[in-house]
Amino acid sequence: MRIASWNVNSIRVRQTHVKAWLERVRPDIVVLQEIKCEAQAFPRGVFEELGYKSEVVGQKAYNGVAALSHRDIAIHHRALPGLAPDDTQARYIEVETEGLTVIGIYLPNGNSGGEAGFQYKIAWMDLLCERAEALMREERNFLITGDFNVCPTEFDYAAGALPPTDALLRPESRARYRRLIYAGLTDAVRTLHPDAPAYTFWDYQAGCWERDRGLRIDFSLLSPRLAEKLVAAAPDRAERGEAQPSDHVPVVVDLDWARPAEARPSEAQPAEARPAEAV
DNA sequence: ATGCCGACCCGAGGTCGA
Repeated sequence: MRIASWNVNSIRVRQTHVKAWLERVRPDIVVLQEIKCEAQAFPRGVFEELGYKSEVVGQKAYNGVAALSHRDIAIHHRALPGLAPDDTQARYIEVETEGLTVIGIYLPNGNSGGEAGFQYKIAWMDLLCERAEALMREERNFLITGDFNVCPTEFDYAAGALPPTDALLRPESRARYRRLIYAGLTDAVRTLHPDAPAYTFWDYQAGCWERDRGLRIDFSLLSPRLAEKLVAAAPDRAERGEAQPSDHVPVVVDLDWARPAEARPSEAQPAEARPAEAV
């Protein structure tokens, strides 16, 4: 089973990129972040043509997340459990498909809005930890994947790519990321690639891509039984070199996990359809 | 030291992102 996450920075601008990428990589499940549109503007038809059903948690202009799957999707949560009911930021989608619980997140950046903006991020992370711990207690097979807006360690960003006081580096942010790991989740990419930076984001500005001044801020965190089935995991760096790219690249995880035969892509896949070594 | 770029809003230039 192949599961992917991608912050596309506007699905309307990026829909041809996503379509071509789906045809090449053929993931079974994809979560998208920063679609930046309301649900009715999401280009569902483009993905239906490729055999993907979609669930969308939309918002005008900002944020917005979605899930695509070959198989039927049951949507369980459209917002992070525990958030204030009047919180309208579209940052969380929790679905069940292919026998798994898949959580797609667009975690608040925390650099805007002053200290209140940062505290919103921290409160959001506390609730995410509580959600993860609840699913662990239920012994569910789940993964949390998406844009976490945290660099967990000094190895996860290029020197000079962020100011030292950035919200992505602050100890409060990192401590809550570690709480997810302590809860029992496995960082799929870092587990398989301990010595590669494996960046997932390069700023549009200042030639960051050309100089490889990137950040690793998009993750796929696996519950214990899924971690045992981990086969491959990597960011798909090639997407950042495309014309008019998103500033993030997809993160792709392969699990040796049973799924219905009719959902399986064709047996003969071209070599470029295996992005797992493209760290 | 600051801005660089790009997307959103809309129809200018401010805001946000990371």
